[in-house]
Amino acid sequence: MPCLDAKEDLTHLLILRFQQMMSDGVLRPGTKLPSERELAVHFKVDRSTLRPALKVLEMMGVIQQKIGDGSYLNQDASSVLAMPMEFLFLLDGTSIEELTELRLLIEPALAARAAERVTSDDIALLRQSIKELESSKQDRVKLIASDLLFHRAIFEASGNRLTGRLFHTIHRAMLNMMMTSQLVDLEHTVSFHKPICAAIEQCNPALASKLMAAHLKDAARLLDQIRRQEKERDLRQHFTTAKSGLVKKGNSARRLMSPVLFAKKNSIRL
Amino acid sequence: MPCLDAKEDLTHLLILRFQQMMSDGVLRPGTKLPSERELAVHFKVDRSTLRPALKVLEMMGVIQQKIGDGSYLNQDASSVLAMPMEFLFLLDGTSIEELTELRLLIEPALAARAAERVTSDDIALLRQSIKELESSKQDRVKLIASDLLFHRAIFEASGNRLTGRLFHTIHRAMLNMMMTSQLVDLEHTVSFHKPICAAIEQCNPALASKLMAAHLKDAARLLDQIRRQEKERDLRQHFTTAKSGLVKKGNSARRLMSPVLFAKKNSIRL
DNA sequence: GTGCTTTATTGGTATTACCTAATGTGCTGC
DNA sequence: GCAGCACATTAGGTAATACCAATAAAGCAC
Repeated sequence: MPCLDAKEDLTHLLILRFQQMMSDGVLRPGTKLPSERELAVHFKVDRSTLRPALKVLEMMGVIQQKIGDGSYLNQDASSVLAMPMEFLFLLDGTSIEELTELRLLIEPALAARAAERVTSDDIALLRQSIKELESSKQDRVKLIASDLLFHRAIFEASGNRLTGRLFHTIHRAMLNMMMTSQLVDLEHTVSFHKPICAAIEQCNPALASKLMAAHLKDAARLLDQIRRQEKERDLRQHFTTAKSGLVKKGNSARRLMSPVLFAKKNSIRL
Repeated sequence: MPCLDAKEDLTHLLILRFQQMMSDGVLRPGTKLPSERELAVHFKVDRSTLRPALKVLEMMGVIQQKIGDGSYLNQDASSVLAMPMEFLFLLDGTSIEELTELRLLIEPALAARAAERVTSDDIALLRQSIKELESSKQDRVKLIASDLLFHRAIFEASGNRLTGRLFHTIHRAMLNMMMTSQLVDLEHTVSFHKPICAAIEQCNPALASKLMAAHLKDAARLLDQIRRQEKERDLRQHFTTAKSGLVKKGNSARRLMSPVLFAKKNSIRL
């Protein structure tokens, strides 16, 4: 059985068996899984060995575990890429430039497609997202959610689920990253979304594409601007507080971490 | 601390703390983590609680665990999306059409960029991939690896790591899916790769883009053809073997699964 | 100094026990 | 007969412990 991967710890094997069962149609979206205790017996492993495998599936958004109830295979893959994408950004140190470049490469094209295939349902969703955006004064969380909704509506209108998943995830991770910035400006965002929506409603692909490109470029410009300001502020702080030159992020996203943990020979140190 | 997600089981919290540590620069790519026993003490949880969290990170390609040695934070995110993407395909039932559509939307553009930015290193990689492709007679695994190498070379030449990661993963998952088909034809693949490589070397973006699009369309056509054949064959088998109408995949990818497991009231049944 | 052996360390697995939350059942009271 | 509450069952979540297997580092012999 040739395969590109090859590990051998039980966790991985169990996950492979799960995958196999899914592709064989034994497990279908929405089905309730047997209890951990039963599964452990079936797979001939201890429950404490099975649990990590199930936890991996849950954290990747493949299943959902409910205490006192059981585990269910998710209906769709809407959240499968969320966490991995965040780690991708962290590990690769993905820059806003890269993100923007990718989005510019594809979202205008998607907007154009949306303008070609759009249905009345899609239009309703688009309008709703704009309405929500307008009504979410100062509420950053709601504002960002509305922004996401707008772009997701376009993805759906474009008619390719896979592409939608991908870019929804990217968009979301991006917004999560800049959650702490003051960036997202209500009027500003609306002023871009409205014409795009209109172009799609009028089934004008060329215009939709062009406007979307402008929107993304503008967002990138704003992001870059904010970043410069933060950098500057950090620099000032660096000199005023006279602290040692420990690397610091611009915003106060630090939490949950007690500062001086870990002090070992060749392991991590701070 | 506003955040789009919100769970509260320890596993998730631990992963969040890990993420935080990474974004704070406490954990940097390549560092060796403290042992599970130490980490468990630091996080004030039992080792058996910490393990699933670490396992999630390993399965997502964030860390690498070595028995008798320790855990290391990976250098890059090259494998972070691999497993999630496979589950995405499984859960969403992603079709070859969707995949092809997405690739057609972006890979020609990437080939064009590659033609603009290509360096001598990139060209060397491209040529090597073609050489490997030619030398991998009948060895399907090597053949597929060469194919992957070719496209990855283009991604790298295009200069956007994020895009490269994304499409490498998609490409890989796609190949993994069709691993069992006889599809991949040596001469055929080479006949497409060579001119694309040439166009990139000559710094001809328009040509590179056009050829890449042709390559993808051709691959999609072949895939579709194969699929029809398999469907037909399955249909024949269905009638000759007189078995009950259990869902079956065309190829013999089934393994690891004993057929009649699980028979419970409202849980999965087969 | 080189090469082997030993040993401490690390992740992997199994066993057990107990907690909390959800479900379902049956009893009670109206 | 039906509504509503109490309880027992069952699910996943966590902890504690013991032991296995693989690795790497330390020590020893040559």
